[in-house]
Amino acid sequence: MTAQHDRDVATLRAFNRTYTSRLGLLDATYDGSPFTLSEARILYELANRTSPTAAEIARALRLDPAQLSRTVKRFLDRGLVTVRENPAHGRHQLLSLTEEGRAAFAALEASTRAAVGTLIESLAPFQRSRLLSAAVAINEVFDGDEPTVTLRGLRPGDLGLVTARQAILYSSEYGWTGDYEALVARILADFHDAFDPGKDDAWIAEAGGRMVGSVFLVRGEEPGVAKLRLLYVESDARGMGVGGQLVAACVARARELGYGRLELWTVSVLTAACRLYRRAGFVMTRETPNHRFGHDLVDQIWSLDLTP
Amino acid sequence: MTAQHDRDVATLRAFNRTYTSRLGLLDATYDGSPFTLSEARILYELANRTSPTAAEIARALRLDPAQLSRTVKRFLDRGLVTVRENPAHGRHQLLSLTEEGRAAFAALEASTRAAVGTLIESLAPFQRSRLLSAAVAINEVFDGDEPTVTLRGLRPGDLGLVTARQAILYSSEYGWTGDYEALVARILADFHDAFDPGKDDAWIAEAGGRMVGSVFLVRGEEPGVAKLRLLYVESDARGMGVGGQLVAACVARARELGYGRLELWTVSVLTAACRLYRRAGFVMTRETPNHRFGHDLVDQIWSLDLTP
DNA sequence: GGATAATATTGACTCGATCAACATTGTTGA
DNA sequence: TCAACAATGTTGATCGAGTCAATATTATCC
Repeated sequence: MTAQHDRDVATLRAFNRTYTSRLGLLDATYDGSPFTLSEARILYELANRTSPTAAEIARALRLDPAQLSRTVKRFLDRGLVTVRENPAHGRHQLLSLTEEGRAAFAALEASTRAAVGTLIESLAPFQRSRLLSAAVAINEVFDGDEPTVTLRGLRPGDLGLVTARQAILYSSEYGWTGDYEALVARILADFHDAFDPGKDDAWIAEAGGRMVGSVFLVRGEEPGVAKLRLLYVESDARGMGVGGQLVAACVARARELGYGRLELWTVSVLTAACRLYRRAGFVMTRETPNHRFGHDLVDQIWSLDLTP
Repeated sequence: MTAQHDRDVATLRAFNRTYTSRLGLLDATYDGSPFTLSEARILYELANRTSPTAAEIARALRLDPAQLSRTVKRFLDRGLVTVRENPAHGRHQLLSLTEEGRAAFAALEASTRAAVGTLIESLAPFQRSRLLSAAVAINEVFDGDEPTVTLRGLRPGDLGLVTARQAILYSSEYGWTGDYEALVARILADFHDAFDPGKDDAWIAEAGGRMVGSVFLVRGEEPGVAKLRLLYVESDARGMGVGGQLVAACVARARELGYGRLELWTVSVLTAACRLYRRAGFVMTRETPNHRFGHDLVDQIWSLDLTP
């Protein structure tokens, strides 16, 4: 815990140092620009808002009103902005770019884009895709909304990814052997090959562009009985309601497809999953000790009556 | 291409703006710090180098020598550093922290770490892990060495991840259906269940902490004949020699295990792979048209004689 | 031994960052 | 309605950041 925390802090600080020395100058201060970084940021806000007040921009950029006042004055002297009073609010001064201001902004944008483009193209494809997906992630962490969980159907790669994530999860948390991974792979291959849209279904839970959970609805051997299989939730996505949403989707669809009962197999150590099943109305119907995946486990069968 | 490029530029610029306004102040400028960000960076370099010269630090931080000279003078006034001449080089002035300087640095480090720690702990686990892996990626892109390709054996999750990556690769590049994914899942489940360390093997190629390719060595039906299976290389890792290394490892191991011949199945559209096989000495022995994965393909069998 | 390069300092100037003081305008509540 | 309060905006003051030019000193390369 604390060792991991220290490593995380060191990682983030190293990132910060790298960024400060190599990328901080990236935005908008190409050589020969008539604008400083701060001026460029203010210009950006002026161009991307409709008649903002100075205070509005100061809040957005976390700048001192004093500094902004002086920068705006310089922009006025350079003929880049105009100021007019808000008729509805005499104290507010509405700022807007002049024609010259818009032209200067367009020139700045063009050369900034070119500079960033040059940087991107100087990277090998491998490094480029790493940088870009990292940039997206950081943007969403700090600038995005709360990550919302969405459910979707299967896409290419999902069978494998579900296999991989479950194998990693249960191997690291419970020490299960590779037998489990092979079992999941086979279950999913069978699921695909025998797929019947009138009887089977699957859901992938996503948050922040990443898979964070899954569940599969599969017809059972007996008619009228479906199975809920391979429910899992990423450990860092717990507490976001992922499991509940997945179980609910699966139960609703089973009912919709006319099944009379929904069954599932699990093992007793997966206590979080058991809680979910109980909350969804499942009842444990059978328990049998078993040796699987390198451990002594207690298999459990849970069942949910779907008849009205 | 250009649309993608424009999106990439926009992504990176958005990241830069986010960073400037939310994270830029993160390192070392907690409220009440006796050091500015620039001073803190210089102090860091002073503490982490042995008797540096001012010029050395200026180069590392890309600072103006003039600015550094004045900062060092302030540090001298505050009793944080001492200067002594380099006996071997009269023009060089060796800088080092005094006891007070080291104490000030330690205090600064402690509060910076605490500030970063607070930031990290304010994030939900999901966001935290996203941020940290993104930070690692960006560090390695800009600060790391050239990403080197390493081969390793199988770990939990690899069977699934190989399935997923191949499915995504061939579905996006050639439009293959999910049948291919199910086939790979089944092949890998079989591989695991029938694994014999004296006859089978597998390699995962990694670069930058990510899987970038794989290959499997599997015993064939006839004795003395092995199969090379499921070779793939990530599209953004091409040109790094991944495929060549994987094929070489597989061929060498097949020879080591006493196989007399190595065979492989592929399809003609995978031209990059075919080039690799030809370069490794494989010869195409049979070609048969076939309809698989939603497309008309030409199956190919390639063979490599391993007898001396 | 003289040209050249690297190191370090100083002057000059502008902008960034912050704090305090203050004027102006709109809103709130007794 | 009027005083208290909050928000907006400006100005002064001060220090550091960043940049450029000029200069002194020392080592190194032909």
